[in-house]
Amino acid sequence: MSYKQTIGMRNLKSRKLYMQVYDEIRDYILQQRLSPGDKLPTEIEMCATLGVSRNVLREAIKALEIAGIVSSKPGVGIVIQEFNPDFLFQTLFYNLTSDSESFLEQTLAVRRILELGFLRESFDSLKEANIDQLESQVNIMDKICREKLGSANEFTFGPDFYQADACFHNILYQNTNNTVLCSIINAIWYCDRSHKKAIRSKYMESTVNKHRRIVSALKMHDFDAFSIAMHHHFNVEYKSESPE
Amino acid sequence: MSYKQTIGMRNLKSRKLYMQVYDEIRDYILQQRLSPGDKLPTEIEMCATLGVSRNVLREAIKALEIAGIVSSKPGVGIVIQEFNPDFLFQTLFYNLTSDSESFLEQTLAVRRILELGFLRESFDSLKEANIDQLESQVNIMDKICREKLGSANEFTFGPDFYQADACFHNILYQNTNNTVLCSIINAIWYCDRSHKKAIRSKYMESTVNKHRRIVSALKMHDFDAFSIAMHHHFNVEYKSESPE
DNA sequence: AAATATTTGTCCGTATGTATC
DNA sequence: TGATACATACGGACAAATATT
Repeated sequence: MSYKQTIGMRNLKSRKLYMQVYDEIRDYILQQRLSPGDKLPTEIEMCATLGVSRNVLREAIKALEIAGIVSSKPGVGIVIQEFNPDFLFQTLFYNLTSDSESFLEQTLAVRRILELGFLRESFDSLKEANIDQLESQVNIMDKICREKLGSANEFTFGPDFYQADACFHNILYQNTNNTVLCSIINAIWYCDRSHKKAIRSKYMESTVNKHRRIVSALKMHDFDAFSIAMHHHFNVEYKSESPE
Repeated sequence: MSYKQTIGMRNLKSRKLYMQVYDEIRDYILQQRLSPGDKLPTEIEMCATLGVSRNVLREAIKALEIAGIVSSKPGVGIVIQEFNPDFLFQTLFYNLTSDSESFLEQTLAVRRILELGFLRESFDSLKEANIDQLESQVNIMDKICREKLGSANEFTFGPDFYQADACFHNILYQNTNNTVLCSIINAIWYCDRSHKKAIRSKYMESTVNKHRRIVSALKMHDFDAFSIAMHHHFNVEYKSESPE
């Protein structure tokens, strides 16, 4: 059968080829009852069985990979992944994102309730190694802060600073074994990132102090101090002009 | 610069090229404030600006397309789509078919913290009309419950019942003007619903009572009673065997 | 420890279907 | 009708990462 003819046949079906392939592979995973860790056939094999080119197959595979359903590595193959709600919430929030001020307030309010609501779970799950990781993130923030203060600009851009901040809160909750919670918190960080590109350096300094206080409380294994430090962190961030 | 060198440079970043492109295009849509109907540059143009091959770009575009963010047509171009959560829930269901109880527990824990955390905002934002709507949802639940009790089966299927339940909680928070909160709660409801297809009728009865108690508190404009009723709602739901 | 095989990652080129003017 | 612009699909080649012997 010639190239032209096969093209013609496929066009009878309205759904595009790579989408059909996407569906077929997903159904294949269900039918074969593949579990996380199991492998798909190689790209070449699937091309042969499905009768499509490698490019089309890869478009489908990459969509599956970005959706978090599979993961592909050179020399290994394509491996089924454990369910991870990251993609779900990231895409959900992506569609909610607006540039209004209120959106930032909304996300912050949700973050505040979630993080404060899971304080106990966080506290109980943290290990010494995690507390050290938290401290090193604070040190990173501190270093950036000092450098920027030296340059003496009122406004300063801090993607690195925010990354450390995000990492800090990520560590706080990663051991709670609630992937839904972690995904939501991460997704919020992700969509805030595009907005908060510039902050005043004086807020940076106060932010560092707030996080250092959290670490101190954790080092003492004092839940009440931890709770107070976390509330302080969020409440002051709320009313951004209130004095120390 | 040779092919080999560029490859080498790119490998310094761990994230794969097509994923970077996926991220960049998504960020581009946000940054340019593109709305549904607007068009992306052509594939060729984007390849040039991003400095990647057509295959890599297409893998990213196809992932965006399957995710429902864009739609591409020959002779036209790549068009931004209105948000349609179908794909998200489809992948969600796909994952839940095989997944365990733990995910359900996680979602419930998050819902509990969020709803209880925004109690005050809910209470303050509710109007008389909303309270009437809440009551009518409870009446729907009640009616379904009575019908099922008459048929005297221990197990009964209740998609309608759950829809009323979801609607109830939706109404509670819709006036808080926090779309992020509402979206999360709705998304989580979808997760729950796919699992809990069958419930025992005695739980249905107790669920109706819990919701009626919430409405009663709201009718009296008594925040403390509302708070107690809501806590009761979630706590009993937690330990599903505890007596009334 | 080193060579080899396997598999994915990336690039290029070409032909075809489709919508618009 | 024809021309143009665009996405769709195919094939081949080599690089890079991993596993295996």
